[in-house]
Amino acid sequence: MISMKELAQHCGVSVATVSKALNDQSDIGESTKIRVKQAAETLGYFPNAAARSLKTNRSYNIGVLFVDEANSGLTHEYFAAVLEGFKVEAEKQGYDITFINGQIGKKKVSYYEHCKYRNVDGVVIACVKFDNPEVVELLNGDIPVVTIDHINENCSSVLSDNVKGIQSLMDYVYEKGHRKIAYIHGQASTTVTKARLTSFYRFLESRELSVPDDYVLEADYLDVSQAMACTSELLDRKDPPTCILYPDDTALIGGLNEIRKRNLRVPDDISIAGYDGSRLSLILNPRLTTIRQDTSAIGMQAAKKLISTIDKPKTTFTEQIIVEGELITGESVGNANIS
Amino acid sequence: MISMKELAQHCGVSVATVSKALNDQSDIGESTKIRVKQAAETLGYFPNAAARSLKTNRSYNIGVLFVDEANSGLTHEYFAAVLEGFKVEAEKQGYDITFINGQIGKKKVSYYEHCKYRNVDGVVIACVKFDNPEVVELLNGDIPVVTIDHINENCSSVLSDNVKGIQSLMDYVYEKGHRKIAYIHGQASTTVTKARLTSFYRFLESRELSVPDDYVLEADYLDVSQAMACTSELLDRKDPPTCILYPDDTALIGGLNEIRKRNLRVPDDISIAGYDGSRLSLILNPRLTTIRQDTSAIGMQAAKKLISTIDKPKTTFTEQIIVEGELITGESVGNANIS
DNA sequence: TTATCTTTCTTAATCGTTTTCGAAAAATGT
DNA sequence: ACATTTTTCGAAAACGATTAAGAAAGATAA
Repeated sequence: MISMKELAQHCGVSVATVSKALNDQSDIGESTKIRVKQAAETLGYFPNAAARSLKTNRSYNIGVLFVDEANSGLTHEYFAAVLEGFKVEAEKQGYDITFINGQIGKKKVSYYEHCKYRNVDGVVIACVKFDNPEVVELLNGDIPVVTIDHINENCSSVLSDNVKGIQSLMDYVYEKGHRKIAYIHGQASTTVTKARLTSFYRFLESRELSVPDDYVLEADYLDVSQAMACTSELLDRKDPPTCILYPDDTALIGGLNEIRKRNLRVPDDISIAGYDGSRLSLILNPRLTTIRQDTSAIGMQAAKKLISTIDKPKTTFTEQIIVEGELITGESVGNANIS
Repeated sequence: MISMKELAQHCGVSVATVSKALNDQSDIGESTKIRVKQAAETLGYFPNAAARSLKTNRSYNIGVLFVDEANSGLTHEYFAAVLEGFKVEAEKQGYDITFINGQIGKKKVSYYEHCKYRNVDGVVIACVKFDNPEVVELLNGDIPVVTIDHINENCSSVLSDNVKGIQSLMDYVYEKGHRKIAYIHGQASTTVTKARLTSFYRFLESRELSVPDDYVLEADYLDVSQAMACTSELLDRKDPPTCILYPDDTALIGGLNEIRKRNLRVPDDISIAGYDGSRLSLILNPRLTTIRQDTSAIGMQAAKKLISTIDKPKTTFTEQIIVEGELITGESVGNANIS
């Protein structure tokens, strides 16, 4: 509420002196420094973000962009968890977080323009359709960017280790004796799905295993009914799989429902595994076999990387940071019957 | 990127004229107005939020404060959903959203100070411990505030209709023949719990029903293991209830697990109902009986109210806006056996 | 003593807007 | 033709900070 001017008057010095004293510049005497600082403390002075941002072109504000096809926004459990991790770390380092959108007032603008308008120091982009031209504009712009779960040449990214995730899941399932493993995967266009599929096939190859082509199906992430349909399709085969992997824990529920509808038991009659390690998977009984993605670490790493490229854009190099997940063995994958 | 100055030069008018033209002030000729506006369009001009905020004390930025005891933040499904609704409406009206926290740079400040620092036009407060002195400071400050699920004298609030929610749930359960109804409720200190408990007892009274004191237990919201323990306690009674109400859908899962551990079936042997209408409740089989809280409407109403008190603080009166939920009948409540 | 260097502080410009007030030009009235 | 009103625009101050450049005072060196 009190400005530098008033603070300066109170201390009997100029505004410039106050500014420099508070910012610990070298050309201010030690005694006046503490005098000013104490006065600031007692008078409850704190700076005005707008004025500071205007003058310095630094807002200590980070933009968050999230646009998925389903427009789920913050109700997207994975994204919300990553964002929470991001938020915690960013705030610890003195940055605030603002959502980026496509408007200034009532006027439609691009994401990039919105960022410029708010003068954010950097942007974290997650889960969007990365081929969106507005997102591309932002990626190629002059604002520091970190992407999540998507690789881009011009900026750093933080990726959940989907390769290792699928691998350890397959390892586990294989160890349990399963050979007829079906994989219902999410949208093939995403970086995430590509990594998982590659890992899936690589594993099969390494064990000199092969599954019928029609064991690999596509169902949108988080879509219960599609997962249900795919499951139905798989169970109707002459030679059904003994284990089904799902795009995520939510989709798995769709499968589970279809399985129960047929009076089959999990894991006795068929084994299933999810992905994400969502809250759901942790509380349900039987515990789901899944890969817990370390969302808070992903968010934290993204914040650290973004802030370091903001702070020292020269010395910070772009890189891909891989964050490992963790196999939750659960109880939804049983021993395969030798059939 | 291009400033008003450059735009002014390009149009051959003064900066003042440009500003007034873009803001549609009355003392600018119609012809120059369109000339300026067109130039702004073609040159890709857009304003600088910091400068505008500095000059006008209006940031078109709204602060969001959320602090719960568990520090769940955005991973709190209910809050995240409400916030999403809030965000959508606020952005539609040209406002951006920034999270409020307790720091400016590396220095600890109060929430109120942080709001002043960022010059937010208003704040929405949700799910926090409202007796927190810093929250009280914010509530009593000069910044427009809307609270969610908590009544405060000085500001408007948006409340999920917990009274009607419990009532329709009880109605339904009662209709199904249940008389021995236990209620595991959340923290008794919260506005939400108080409303629900009141409604619960009022219902019993209206039907001249009474339940043993020990049918009413407390377990923290979202806490699976506490719910499990309470359920166990209830089932161990000589005269166990035929139906148990839980604080929320997640807690219900705890109960469900305990029930299944005892080889009891839902709803044949015992009926259960949750609260929230979380995603979980919608996809699980059997479908949970629950009250779906209209999170997006709650968020939307909060945004509308907050923005209208920002826009016209004089004419807008403080009020409590009640948002009704919806009974999801599901399949987890069955007909009570006449015993 | 005088010149030079340090230390410490101030003056003033600046960031990009908005807004008050005054001035010029155009329109109107007589 | 002159006075008056209306319309349209510009000059300049202001918002609250940062920072380059310069000035004053004290310290150091010759």
